[in-house]
Amino acid sequence: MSDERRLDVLRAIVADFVATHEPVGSKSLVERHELGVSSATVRNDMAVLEEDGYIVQPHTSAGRIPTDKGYRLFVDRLTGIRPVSRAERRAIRTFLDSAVDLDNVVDRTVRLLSDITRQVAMVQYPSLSRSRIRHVELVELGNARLLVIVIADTGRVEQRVLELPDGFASDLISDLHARINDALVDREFAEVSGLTDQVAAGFTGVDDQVVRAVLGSVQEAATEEVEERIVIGGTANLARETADLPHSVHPILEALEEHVVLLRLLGETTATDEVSVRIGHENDVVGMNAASVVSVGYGPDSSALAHLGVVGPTRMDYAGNIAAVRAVARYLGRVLADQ
Amino acid sequence: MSDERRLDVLRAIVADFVATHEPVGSKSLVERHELGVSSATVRNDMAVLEEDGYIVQPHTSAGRIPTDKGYRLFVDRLTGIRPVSRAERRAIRTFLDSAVDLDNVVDRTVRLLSDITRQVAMVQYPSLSRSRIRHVELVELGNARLLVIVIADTGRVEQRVLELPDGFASDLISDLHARINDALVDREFAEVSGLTDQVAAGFTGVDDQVVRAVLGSVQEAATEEVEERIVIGGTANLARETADLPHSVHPILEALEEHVVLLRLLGETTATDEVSVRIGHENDVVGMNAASVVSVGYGPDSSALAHLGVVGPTRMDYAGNIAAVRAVARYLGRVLADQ
DNA sequence: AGTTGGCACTCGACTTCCATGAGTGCCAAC
DNA sequence: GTTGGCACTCATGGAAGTCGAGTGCCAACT
Repeated sequence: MSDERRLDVLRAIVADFVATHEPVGSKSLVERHELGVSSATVRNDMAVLEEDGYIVQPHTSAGRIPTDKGYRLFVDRLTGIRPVSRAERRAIRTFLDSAVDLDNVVDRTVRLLSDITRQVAMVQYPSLSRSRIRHVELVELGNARLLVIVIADTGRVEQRVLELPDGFASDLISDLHARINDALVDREFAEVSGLTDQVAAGFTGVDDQVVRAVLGSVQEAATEEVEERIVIGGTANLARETADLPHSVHPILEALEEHVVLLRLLGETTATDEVSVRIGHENDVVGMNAASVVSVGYGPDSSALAHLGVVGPTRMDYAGNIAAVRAVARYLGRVLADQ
Repeated sequence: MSDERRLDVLRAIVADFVATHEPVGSKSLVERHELGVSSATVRNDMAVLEEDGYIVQPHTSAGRIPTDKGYRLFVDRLTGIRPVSRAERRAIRTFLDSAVDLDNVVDRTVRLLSDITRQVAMVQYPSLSRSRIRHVELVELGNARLLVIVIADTGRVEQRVLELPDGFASDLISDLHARINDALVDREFAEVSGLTDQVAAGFTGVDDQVVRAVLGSVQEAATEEVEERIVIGGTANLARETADLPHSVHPILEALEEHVVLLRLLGETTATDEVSVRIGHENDVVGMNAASVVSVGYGPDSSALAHLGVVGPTRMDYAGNIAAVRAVARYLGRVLADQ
């Protein structure tokens, strides 16, 4: 009894189940695949696979379906990720290249990824903490209010409106503006806190209140607690895919609304730039136990600025989704490098 | 046979059906409501209501359910919108007041509206074309690239990156910057096109190429074709509400993904600042024929900057949703005025 | 040892049949 | 215009039965 053939049987079961959404029996398996053995032999293999926990029968006298563990083995032993097609590659390119700004890039990426994979897509905005500051702008609005704008090298923009004490000097603001940019431009967001302190130290004697208020605002915008933003799309795919088990769509949608949870999920992507796959119960998020997540980091020059991925039923096309996620992430990284 | 009582019967049918999701019969109606007449009388009224197209029976020997026309009459004759509760009012206030910027305000509004109504919520970003320009910023990025930022008085920010011909003069840029702001600040976005032409006319003889490129970019950012943005949330509510008719959730989700379609839907809100209700087939959008939309314009000082609303099954709590949508829109308008 | 054909067995899916009862329309009486 | 009465309809749900895909096991074969 060869281990390799048992793996082939598992592969065939996964393939059929993903295609038909129905438990697959030994007979139909040998009919649909060139396994070169009889159904009785396949049955023996199935018995072993079941004993080892890779497949189960929903009920006696039914075919087998893969368990999470079965999908896990299937994914770990994937042979040859099908590269995305030429047409898809071109679609990715033309779709992303015509984006006008970061919001637009992210929106388009989500749309693209969900269209290609026909799953729910998630794209995290480039993380501030791993970006550099491109520019800080201070705009006086009148009514003693000041608009603070912080722009990251990824094109991300954060802004705050600030109430100033009456009678502050415009000169002071423009001085502050110059010094802030001198100190902060091209530095990492993570350094902002220390750098603003240095800038503050340079202002001795002058209107301390204004200086501190402005610098505090810059710091707040740059280290915003809600800094991690995520966009999802393609939820209609979820309803389509799970039309036969309507009960499972609600908890997943609910989990998708909790962006904090999603970010944690995406963040669990391994540090390397390899695609990460989490299957069923491997997601310890409530409501996502029947779902799988395929995700990967993206960024210019292969440093992971943030993550993106897809969510779908465990019975998804892992090979296709892995390929699509990887391709979109690569191209997105390139687009961001160009900005 | 009084018309008024027939309306009462319709009201009772709508109330019961919304509560139970089951066809309602004459007997249970008189049991649950103080109609003061017998079930036979109610049956007579029902026969008339059915003849007039306000209610139907899903099958013979079943109770009645309201038709779109029935809901329409119900809504048109709504007596006394229940004001939102004190607690809800406070929730709205605390939730929106702690928002830090426009994105945050919109996100929170969607979350809030979907939580209160337990429906899918949609919020359109303040429309550029109805806003005024607060400030235009030009930032030299190095590599002969220029970042153009246009800020609206609603806090909305649009940006473009622009490639400049080599060897442009920094002086020119700052001159341009000053003149653009002089010309554009506090003007409406709709006027931008004409105003940039005027600015361009002021630069005779100097590097025309740069001037035209920058002004073109400003104009593009200010009249962006994708200017209308919309955010939706609470889709999990849709799955919960329609758990008994899983077939209907997919087309609605699909329609919700088409933001262009949603914008058209929201845009159909009547010009007045009254809440608009569109029921079932009144939405001529594919897939939304089983859904109702409750929407209203919002903005500071009761001018409609944009729209927001909720989407749900036709069997929704119209009175409650109308009240919630109105309350959220009013408060959102106030928040934007404060910015 | 591994593979195969044969065979009895299981049990969900599907059909049929029937009883139940909520709900209706109609009518005569009030 | 309202009401009680009554025959009728038909969806719902349970019981019983058939069907068949799929299984496990075993003896025989290579």
